[in-house]
Amino acid sequence: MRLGQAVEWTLHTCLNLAWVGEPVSTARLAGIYQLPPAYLNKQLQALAREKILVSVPGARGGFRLARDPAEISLLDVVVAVEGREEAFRCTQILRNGPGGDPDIDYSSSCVVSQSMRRAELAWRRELAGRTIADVAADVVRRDPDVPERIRVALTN
Amino acid sequence: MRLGQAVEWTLHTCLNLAWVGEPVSTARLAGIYQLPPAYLNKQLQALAREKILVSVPGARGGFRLARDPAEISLLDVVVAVEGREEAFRCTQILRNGPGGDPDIDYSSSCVVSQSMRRAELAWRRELAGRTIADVAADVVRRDPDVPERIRVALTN
DNA sequence: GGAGTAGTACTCGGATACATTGTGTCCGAGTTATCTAGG
DNA sequence: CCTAGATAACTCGGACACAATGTATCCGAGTACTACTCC
Repeated sequence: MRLGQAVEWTLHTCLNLAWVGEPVSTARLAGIYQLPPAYLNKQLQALAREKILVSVPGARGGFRLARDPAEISLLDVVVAVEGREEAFRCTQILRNGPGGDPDIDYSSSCVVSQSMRRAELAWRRELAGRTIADVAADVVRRDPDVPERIRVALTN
Repeated sequence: MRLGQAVEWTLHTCLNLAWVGEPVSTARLAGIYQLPPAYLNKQLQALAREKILVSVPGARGGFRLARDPAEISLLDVVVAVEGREEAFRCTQILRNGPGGDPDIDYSSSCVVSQSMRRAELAWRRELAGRTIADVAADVVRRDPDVPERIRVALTN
């Protein structure tokens, strides 16, 4: 099981955007960590489609958070980047097995599927229970100077 | 985030092997659900490497469980097939950011990384807390005839 | 009839191709700011 | 000096390549069983 690099990039980017009110261009956002700008842009587009970011075209445009950081969970970001489908894909192989019934929906009744689903739910719950604002608060608690540093780097 | 098909296949296969004591060939195991035998074999090799299955070469050989089903967690199987590394890969991009310190291990101190790790831990804990024996018990509870059906299909 | 032996069928195991997804880049459409010219 | 218009610079957005991983297959090495031959 693997998550794309984009998850790390977009999470940090959202965190950075939480310190700034105005739109910030992809070039600046990528410049902070020296990431490939075009590729980061591609991922931010996904966040914009999911209404997590707002994209502002034209000069002095860029991206800004679409809503309060407290209303953006880590799960929202992960789902926007990685897609909505579950990690474990039940193909209902039980249908082909002995005693398999083509009319039964094994993706809900199969015990294996249920167990995997439950685990994934625990993962989702953990991510859903933590917001960008929560993470931001932890960052400030550890180093109160971060917001100002980021603000300068993004708006100099 | 995606898990390979092999996870579903190997879990069901382990479950089936729980009803049988003697080694069963890949061909029979694959035949139950009409899976590609050679590919299933490849995955079962991975389980054998992790000491979850024992492979018996030669005629009348095959695979059997290496230990009691109660001692095989779902996590064991998933890890054997998908690998041991975590889904979220922290590349420590904070090192490149403003105020980044090359001497700090951000994979442990970065708040984003911590949050993702915690979620993954919840997922792992859920899988580790459920064994093949647990699942098998649920199956029998739902349909007591399954063990016999599988046994016949695998040893006819 | 029994034992030894050669042969055969069956098994895993790894090396080898193909398909799908993740990663990275480029150029065009659209918008805003700026500069210029006219009133 | 103020206003309107044209120009130019900057931004997102999607279409386009490349790399890595997942998926699938094939054939060889080794083992157990079987049948045959010889004593």
